[in-house]
Amino acid sequence: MRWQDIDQQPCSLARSLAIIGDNWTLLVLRDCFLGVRRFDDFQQRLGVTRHVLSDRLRKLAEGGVLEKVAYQERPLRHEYRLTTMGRDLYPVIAHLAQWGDKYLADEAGPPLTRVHRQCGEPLEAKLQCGHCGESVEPRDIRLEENPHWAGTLLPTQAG
Amino acid sequence: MRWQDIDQQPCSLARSLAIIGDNWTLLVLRDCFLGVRRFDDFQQRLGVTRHVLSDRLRKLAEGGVLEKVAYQERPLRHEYRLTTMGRDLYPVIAHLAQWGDKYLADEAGPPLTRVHRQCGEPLEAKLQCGHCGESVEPRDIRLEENPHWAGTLLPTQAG
DNA sequence: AACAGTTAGTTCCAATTAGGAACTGATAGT
DNA sequence: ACTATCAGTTCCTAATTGGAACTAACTGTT
Repeated sequence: MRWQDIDQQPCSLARSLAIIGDNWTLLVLRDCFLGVRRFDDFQQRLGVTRHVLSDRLRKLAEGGVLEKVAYQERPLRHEYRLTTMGRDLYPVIAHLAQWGDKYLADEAGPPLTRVHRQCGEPLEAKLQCGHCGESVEPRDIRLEENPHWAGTLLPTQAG
Repeated sequence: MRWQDIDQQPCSLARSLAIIGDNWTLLVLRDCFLGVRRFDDFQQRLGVTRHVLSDRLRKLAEGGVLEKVAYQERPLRHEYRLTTMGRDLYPVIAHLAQWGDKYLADEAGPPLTRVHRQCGEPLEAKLQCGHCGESVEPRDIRLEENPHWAGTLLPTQAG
């Protein structure tokens, strides 16, 4: 199976990764959340080559994560803005950044701290169940298979 | 800049992605959370080529996300198990899967539902501040720069 | 003893993708 | 006329991927 066909899988994670799972793409989104919107700004901040950046921005726009908005005519130029769909990826980025803070920082400590405005403390990101409001660990989750794919998704002999 | 040098950046997200940001790696971890541990099981479930799988498992083990544990001698064979560091990635996977459920499912609906055992309802994953317990949106976060990299990380003219 | 089966890889080659640098096109400012 | 801005595109080489076959170290079966 080719990576570019991964969106054919009946798996929400695989389909998500078909849009945002390529190299560089999550770093593009990081910069989007920092307010970066223009091609050259992404390129200079990331150091990614221009045609890879061009490809990633196109995929993100086609996938609905970013929208291409004209910010001037003559010459026509566009910038890239997060859509609601894109902003919904914030928890993914926050948890990944926190995971790096925890396990991969050097002596000088994490480069950025995310402060929760409402409580004034550094964010300790947790996974919360929106229904009951409690924090959730992996063991707290039970998987239910959609009957349509019954028996094809979960491993048979493991748990 | 080459993608393989991305772990040199003073950015926790970039360093996280250096370990888990390659194509296929998050799908390997998805299967780890489903209880898959052996090379051939990963290979058959994912459809990834064997040498790419070999490379990804090696990087995950070197990065501390998985540990290679012998499950038999003669011939010596190993399986791959999530470490605590690896289990800490669960929120990332849960949010990515939920994002796919929300935006990328087809007519038959999401293939799997994650049920929160404690409350019995399908998980509505949210980003929670562990300090105050409230749900967090992107706008609730203020970034503070580590003085050690002052002025080099955040964009100058955006927000 | 010979043979197939299991399992975690490695090796080989063609095809795709990435990295680096230069180039294009439309326009504004000097 | 010349330089600068800015979002790309084009070109070439180098690295990575996809696919298939192969290896090594056994176990179990005829």
